[in-house]
Amino acid sequence: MVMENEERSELRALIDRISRLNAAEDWGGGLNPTQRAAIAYLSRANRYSRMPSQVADYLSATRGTVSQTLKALARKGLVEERKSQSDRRSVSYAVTAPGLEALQVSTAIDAAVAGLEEKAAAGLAAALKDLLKTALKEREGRSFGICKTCRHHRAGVKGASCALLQVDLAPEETEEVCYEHEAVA
Amino acid sequence: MVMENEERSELRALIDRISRLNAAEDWGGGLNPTQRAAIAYLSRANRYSRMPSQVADYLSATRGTVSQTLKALARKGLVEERKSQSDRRSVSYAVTAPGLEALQVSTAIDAAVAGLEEKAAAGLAAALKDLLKTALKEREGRSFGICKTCRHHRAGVKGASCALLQVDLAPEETEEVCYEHEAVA
DNA sequence: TTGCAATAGTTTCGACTCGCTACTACTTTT
DNA sequence: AAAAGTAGTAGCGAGTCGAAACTATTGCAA
Repeated sequence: MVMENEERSELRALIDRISRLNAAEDWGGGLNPTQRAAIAYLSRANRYSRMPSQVADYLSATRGTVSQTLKALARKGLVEERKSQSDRRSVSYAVTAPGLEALQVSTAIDAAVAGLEEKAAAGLAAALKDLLKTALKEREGRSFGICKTCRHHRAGVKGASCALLQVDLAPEETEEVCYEHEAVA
Repeated sequence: MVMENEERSELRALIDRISRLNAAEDWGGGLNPTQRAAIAYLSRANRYSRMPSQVADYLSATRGTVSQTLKALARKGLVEERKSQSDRRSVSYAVTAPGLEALQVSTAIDAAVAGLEEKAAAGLAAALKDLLKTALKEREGRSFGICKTCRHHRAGVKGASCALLQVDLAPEETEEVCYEHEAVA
């Protein structure tokens, strides 16, 4: 264990406070932070990554909790339930048009992010990504990266494909977030 | 409004996810994230900054919510209520020994922070501080800085004092967080 | 092929957060 | 001394949260 110092304890407090601020934002339309985070994830995830247990992994919550959250969102018409053909236990959720609409609300943090210098934003993103990666490793959580940056991604002349799921991918799909994502070795 | 780009939307997602992760940590002792954040704040705040409404400001929550949270913590014996002499409406909360104990629990994010390079930690802290400042300005929130970095702080031969509250300060008090903090012009 | 373990999702429970509104008890202003 | 402002609290309804129990389905192995 590395020695605690002033810099680090302040960093810890900053993370806490930004988390609080983020959670306290007014997301509009009666949405709460969890619901907003769930919709945001679904809107970025590819079609293999929109099941309740995957949302649960992403949000670091239990399946039970996420089940309720998604049902609440479905009641409000912001997401839509889709039963799987191949596995009859399995369900997927897709964001509806009103759901995407709700995602457009801009908060104080959005404004602050938008106000950053290009370079500062990139640096901060890199640092946070690194921090998140380490923390997730600690918890044995998944990284949920972008498809085309994954070690299972294959780019060919006839289009891209995934070597793990053994499926072809549309160009736009390679930009989406995937549950199975693994960084290149 | 600055044009949305890939870098920024990813940064936004990272902030969301780290917030989620932070909120999902196991804080031990039946503590939840809000309760832990409240104790953490109280343990860092000076004696003029431990009233419910100030905690509410810091946590970006309403007085009602914080009132309940502090009462829940008092029931568990982690904080202690102290009525003010001068203003009989006013109450302050102090962290107890068991409360400080509960603060020692280390989470995955703590571990990740501890694992950062000295320089990376400092850089990240600076970037987050800047982001937080901008976001708070947007919300008209307070910055809650360290006493001795405040424009009302006065250092003299007979010890430090606060020009705003018109009180003398013990050396250790100048290291604490203050509600009235304002950055030097 | 049956037989059971693993998996996907849901339900219920109790404790709690959260904003809101209404309220009490003080203090300050006029 | 009345009115306006401030500090804190109670109660409400919706929702989160983890834990545990439960259903339905799938997959594997004897």
